Amino acid sequence: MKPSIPKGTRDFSPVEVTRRTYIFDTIKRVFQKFGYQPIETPVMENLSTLTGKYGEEGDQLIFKVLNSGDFLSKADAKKLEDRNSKALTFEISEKALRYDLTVPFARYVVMHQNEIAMPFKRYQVQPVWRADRPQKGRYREFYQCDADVVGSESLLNEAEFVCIYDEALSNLGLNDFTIKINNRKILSGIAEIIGKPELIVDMTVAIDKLDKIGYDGVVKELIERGFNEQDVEILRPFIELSGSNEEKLQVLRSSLRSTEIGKKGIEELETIFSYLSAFELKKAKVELDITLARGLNYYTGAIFEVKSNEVQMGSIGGGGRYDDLTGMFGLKGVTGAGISFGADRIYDVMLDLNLFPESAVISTKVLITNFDANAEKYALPILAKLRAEGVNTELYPSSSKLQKQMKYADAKRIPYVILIGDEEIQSGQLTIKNMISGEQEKLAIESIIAKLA
RNA sequence: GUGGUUUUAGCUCAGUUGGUUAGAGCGCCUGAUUGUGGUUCAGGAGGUCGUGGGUUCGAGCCCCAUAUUCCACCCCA
Repeated sequence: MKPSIPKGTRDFSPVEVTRRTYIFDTIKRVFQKFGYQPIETPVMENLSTLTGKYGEEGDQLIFKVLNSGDFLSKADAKKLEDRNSKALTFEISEKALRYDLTVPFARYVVMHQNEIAMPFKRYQVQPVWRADRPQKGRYREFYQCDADVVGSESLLNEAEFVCIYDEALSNLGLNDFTIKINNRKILSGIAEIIGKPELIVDMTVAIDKLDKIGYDGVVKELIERGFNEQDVEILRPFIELSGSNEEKLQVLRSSLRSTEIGKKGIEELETIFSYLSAFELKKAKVELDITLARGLNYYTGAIFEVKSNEVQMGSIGGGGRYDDLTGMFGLKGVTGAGISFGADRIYDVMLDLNLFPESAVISTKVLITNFDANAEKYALPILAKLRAEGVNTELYPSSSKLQKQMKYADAKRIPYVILIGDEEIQSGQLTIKNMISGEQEKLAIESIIAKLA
């Protein structure tokens, strides 16, 4: 049979794993610097834990795991007879692959509430799965790098998220990216002013597309979603909001002064910006964007999204505050806020921009050639010595033709080759070749160690 | 889930209105060079043309189904 892998999944070869590890490590280091601690959760959750958390569309994108054993005989005969897949799902599947890291984290917090100290700051870097149709930058298996804090209302957390994005992405070499920030309460305030608070989701979905379909497109969609011409006129200044963050806030302050929730949202944003003024950002641009509405419906306060300005790509990160995430698991009144990095998309962006350091792909530093059984025996203690000094070293495992061994070193981009033949064994002076310059010299093992370690 | 697109050697791709034995570049292997890779030269191997059906005297090319790639929606990292 011809081997293949499921749609939307990928193999990662050594170079890619090295690069991905570099991304993960860079992000993790920043999380740790801000006081976040790692946890891990199972790849599978109970299906009931996940359903209903991501909306109806989200539920469809959850990969369900078939029950073990003779699951069909235990299933409801009527539902089976009706061939009703939706109704049958819960009869034959009680586990599912995790869809994101936030809901499993909420579950974790509730289950471990007695062991964790609030505020609890955790980070988590693990794969998630979505039964989506793959495209560029969209996979069915991909990694999320999440940092969330629960049990702290302080907007300092939000400000620090901006710093985390800035530091991590700057460290990865991105030069031009924008952290967009908005507040769900402002969107609620706008919906309130229009007098259609129940249509807030339709409103946000429509204005979120401003970038893509333009103002006229947004208006068309708003009308389709139940707004009239008057509503659109009220909305217009919000959608066309421009200028600096301070200028935008000023406009919002006056137009939202009649709504309590809107005012609260502005206040929160002001606090975040005020915190941010105490920090110096490296490369990030921070932009108040009223059209930013993406993300899950459970956001209640700040909303974040990060986009690269150098490469055409979907968002490379997102997050926000959710006031009652653990409520659905029975723990009320615990507020949370978090952000996520899309490592796979960051990888694609960095590849496009050629940002991976060359050193990230070197694995072996020196190869010892294998002339014959005698030379191999002579090389073993040298091999051990180099490794003891922390030098990544390998001995070619068989006495193949030297040409083959050199080719191997070249293909693996090993920068040094040590040649040991009868001559070297007699003199104790080993030949070391620099594969980049092509130069070679004879050195005692101590000098070689000094050179490589 | 809707609409379109891609698939030919290990990789990137040619392949004419359906017509003899399906090609190129790169890579790989062997030798020139039994102690030297990356350069050069000579030679060589490698293909059920994504898969399964169908039309035809004849299919890489036409038709149907299916998988896969990428793209636009929907939604999202």
